Amino acid sequence: MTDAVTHASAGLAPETAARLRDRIITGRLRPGERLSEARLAAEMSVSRNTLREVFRLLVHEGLLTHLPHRGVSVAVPSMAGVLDIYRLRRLIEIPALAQAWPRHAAVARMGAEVAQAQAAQAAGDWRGVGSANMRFHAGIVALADSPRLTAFFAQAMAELRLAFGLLDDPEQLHAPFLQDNAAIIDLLQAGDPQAAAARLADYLDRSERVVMTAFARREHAAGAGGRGA
Amino acid sequence: MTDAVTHASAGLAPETAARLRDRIITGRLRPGERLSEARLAAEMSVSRNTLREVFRLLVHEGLLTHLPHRGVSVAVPSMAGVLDIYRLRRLIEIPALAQAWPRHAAVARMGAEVAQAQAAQAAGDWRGVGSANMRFHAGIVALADSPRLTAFFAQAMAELRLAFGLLDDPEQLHAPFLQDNAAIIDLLQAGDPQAAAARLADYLDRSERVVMTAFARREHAAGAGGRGA
DNA sequence: AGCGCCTGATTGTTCAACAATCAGCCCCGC
DNA sequence: GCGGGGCTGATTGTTGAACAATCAGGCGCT
Repeated sequence: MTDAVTHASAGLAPETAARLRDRIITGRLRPGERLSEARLAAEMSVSRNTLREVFRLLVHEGLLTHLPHRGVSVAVPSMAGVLDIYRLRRLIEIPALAQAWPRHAAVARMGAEVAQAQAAQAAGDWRGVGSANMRFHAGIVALADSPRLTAFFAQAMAELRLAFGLLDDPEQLHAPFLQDNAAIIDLLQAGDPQAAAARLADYLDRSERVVMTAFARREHAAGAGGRGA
Repeated sequence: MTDAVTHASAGLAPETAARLRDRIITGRLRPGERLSEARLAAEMSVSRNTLREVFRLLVHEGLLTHLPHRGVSVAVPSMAGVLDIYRLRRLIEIPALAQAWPRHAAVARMGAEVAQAQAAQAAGDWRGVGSANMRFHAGIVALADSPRLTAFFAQAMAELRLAFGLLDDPEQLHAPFLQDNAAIIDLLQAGDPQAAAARLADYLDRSERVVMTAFARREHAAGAGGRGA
């Protein structure tokens, strides 16, 4: 499992995009940081042209922002953006879950994700908990059986994760919500999607409040020099 | 109003993308047609590199498909794709309309689009009717006040329009639905978003049926040599 | 007739160059 | 002393050409 060149059967640009995406999500590249084409191209051992292609990809995913003639920088999550994404999540996840077929194939995957999240929690791997949680909610969207919606949602969640990366305390962020996921699965398998959807709505409200609170606190203390992680 | 170089303040690649998008939507480039990089680059007077950037954009929008080492072609709309998009429309448009604030700024825009569509209908400009209709439904989505959702929906509608382009009879496609739009506006302004949403749901069912019927007929007659338009 | 190889064409990637634009700075005039 | 104009250096935007990798189709060989 070397970090370099896992296996680039999909072409160099997508692989480089994945590497850069990882750097952004793990926080090695900080929001607002400017990305010089020449420097980064040399550092990642790809040509400037290929890197530009990568940039287009990640800009479209919302992880980078592009200003004409001023280059690209890592997107800085805004409170407006976080609010927008939670509005999205309500609009998409709740109906998807409410009208779900309880024996849908995605339900099994969601159960697996809950187990994986619990395992990661036991191992103290908070990043893993977050990943599993996101895949769980991607599973909810998959219940709607729309490839386009699934792709779009994954993109929005990646952007949300960017905001998570800004916050300090990943444990407090994800831990209280693991039981919600388990409860949602139970209600769904019990044949009561409406109750599951209600529980999901409640989860979204609480999750949003936690994130927004932490976000506002951080934004308030922005000039105080307290840098996260 | 020259077709060439409206004003390229946004850079050459986005402008070229717009030109190519227009060629696709208007049907000058037929679905399935292969797009040679070198030939098209010369024809549009841009470099191969820039054209590649354009390709990435339109591939992500769903208007082009890319096969490794075999180049890009105009996407061929599938029945599965059309079904997916209508599933999307139900999932997005109906809740957006149902929980709409009747005095939302987008309502005025929607009214204007209805008027514009009627004007285009009177002028026999069926492409204009289609465009206005799409902007009308984009307005419905705008009621949800989510920039991300709005962008995503616009993309899906562009893809749907690709499927419309395959069908022969644009009049039959859009004409019967103009009154639906007007009724939706009326119900919304009368303060009854629920009724408006119900009407929208009905519209979506009928619209989908018309499109799918025409689509199936065309697909059935594919080998018969009857080419459309 | 069936199979593999070779050839031509197209795509994928890189490199180097030039034009256009931006940010910061100095110099000049008031 | 202070503000404005223009210059300078750096970065991005775009182009063209080159080379490697891959695919499609035809050819000859067995």
